[in-house]
Amino acid sequence: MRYHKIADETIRRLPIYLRGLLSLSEQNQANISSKDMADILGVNPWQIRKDFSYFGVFGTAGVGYNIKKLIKQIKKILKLDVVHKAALVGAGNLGLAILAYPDFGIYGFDIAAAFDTNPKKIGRKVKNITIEDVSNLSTLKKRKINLAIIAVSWDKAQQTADALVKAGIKGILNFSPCYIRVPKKVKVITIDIATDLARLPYYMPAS
Amino acid sequence: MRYHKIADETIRRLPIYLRGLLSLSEQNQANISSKDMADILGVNPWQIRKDFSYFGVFGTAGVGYNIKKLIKQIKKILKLDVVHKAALVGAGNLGLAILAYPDFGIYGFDIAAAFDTNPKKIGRKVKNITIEDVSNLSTLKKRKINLAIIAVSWDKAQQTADALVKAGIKGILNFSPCYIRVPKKVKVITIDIATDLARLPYYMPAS
DNA sequence: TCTCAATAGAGTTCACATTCACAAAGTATT
DNA sequence: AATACTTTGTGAATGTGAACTCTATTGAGA
Ligand SMILES: NC(=O)c1ccc[n+]([C@@H]2O[C@H](COP(=O)([O-])OP(=O)(O)OC[C@H]3O[C@@H](n4cnc5c(N)ncnc54)[C@H](O)[C@@H]3O)[C@@H](O)[C@H]2O)c1
Ligand SMILES: NC(=O)c1ccc[n+]([C@@H]2O[C@H](COP(=O)([O-])OP(=O)(O)OC[C@H]3O[C@@H](n4cnc5c(N)ncnc54)[C@H](O)[C@@H]3O)[C@@H](O)[C@H]2O)c1
Repeated sequence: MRYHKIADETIRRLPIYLRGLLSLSEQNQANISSKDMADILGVNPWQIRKDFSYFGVFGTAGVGYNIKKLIKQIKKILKLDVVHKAALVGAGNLGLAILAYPDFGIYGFDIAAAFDTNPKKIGRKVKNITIEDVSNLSTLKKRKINLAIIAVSWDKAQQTADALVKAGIKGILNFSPCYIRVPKKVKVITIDIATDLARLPYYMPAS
Repeated sequence: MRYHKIADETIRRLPIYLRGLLSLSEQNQANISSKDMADILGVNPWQIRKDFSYFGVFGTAGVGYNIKKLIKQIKKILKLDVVHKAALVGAGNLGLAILAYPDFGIYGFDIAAAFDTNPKKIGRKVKNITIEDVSNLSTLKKRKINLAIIAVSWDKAQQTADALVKAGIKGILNFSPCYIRVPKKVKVITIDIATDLARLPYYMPAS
């Protein structure tokens, strides 16, 4: 039996739909059909309709979906209708790139703190964020930060996760190429860039 | 009907298995059981056995799998048994982080060229790679580079992909939050960091 | 040599996801 | 008002993958 009523694969697609809808909304478009949306995002129209039907969005036959209404619904389902403060751990090459990225805000994220162990990094200020020593991780709960991004060297990933869990973090985006052990109530999503790259040659025609 | 005989989900897991096996191999371990491997990588033992059975790897009952043999087989299936030269397009925050990453080599990748449009970046040297002007993309075919990483600003992603296809690129790892249109024979894998982050709150218990 | 524990590999079942087709419901046109 | 057209929403069919079971095989130790 599934705990969440909406299929995981649908949840995976919702942020993609949301991204497209936000862009259309900026262009002051009011409605869109599943077909047009499919063209823009590179998915099937019936997949879009099926996904929406799971959570009872009602479009209008002959017209399509109201973009603003749809954005609101998807944000609500994904719990993106409130701002989420996030912490970055590991201000190395990848970590600093993430810290510099301005567009997490469209989904309602605010990277509000950054941590490292390297004394050369600690105290540096990036985009109004002062990099702190990892010993400060324990202050996260007080600061109402319950989401973290791990970008430390792989051999420190597990211990970082342990510290984050202790600090009350509920969700982790992990960039290290490691399986991270956490209590069941904590959700980890891992992005392993190298393994994704490693899938590519399999699908490439022989040169 | 599927074109490739091995399931996509299996292919997705193979690089993860490979990563674990390479690490064990360095520690001079000879054999490993599906159970122990499952513990290390955080997957099910029967999933591992089923995946291996698809391509006829034969382990030894009572002993497990021979690590060196298994590495060789997985590399062959993923076509990682030869070195793949890759090009990076977009030497910004993310691009430079990728260029600096030393561990793509374990899968047999060699980032052999980098491109940008910004005159301030062009000519800069990073890890023996001199950043070139994008007009040089046309030289990729001659240089036997058939794999590229897109890390340009999102609004330039499609035109970059078009240029890459024209230059004979067969596989693209795309970091821009965009659907990229390419001919069928070209494979695109997109890593959209923000949409992955956006899935996290849905799975987090209410704080 | 026999027995037992460990473990692979194949088969089965179940759960989930995608695709398709079409009726129902709306809009636009005449 | 009637007709033609567009687009949604969903039930059914199909496809895919995960979970689990069972049996055969192997290695090691009595
Ligand atoms: N850069 C890439 O393209 C890339 C690709 C694939 C995977 N990764 C993974 O992402 C992670 C980060 O990569 P990177 O390239 O930024 O590495 P990096 O070495 O540039 O940065 C790591 C940073 O983490 C800090 N750090 C180390 N231990 C720490 C600890 N215990 N607590 C807090 N900070 C700590 C270091 O001081 C450093 O600043 C690594 O796990 C790497 O394997 C990176
Ligand atoms: N940095 C992140 O954490 C992050 C997160 C999610 C998505 N992304 C995506 O990754 C991509 C790169 O992000 P970034 O943070 O490195 O951006 P960035 O602005 O730091 O870098 C973009 C680089 O691309 C170069 N460029 C622009 N147009 C080009 C062209 N036509 N050809 C070649 N080079 C060109 C620019 O000169 C710049 O150096 C973007 O599409 C972004 O949306 C980044």
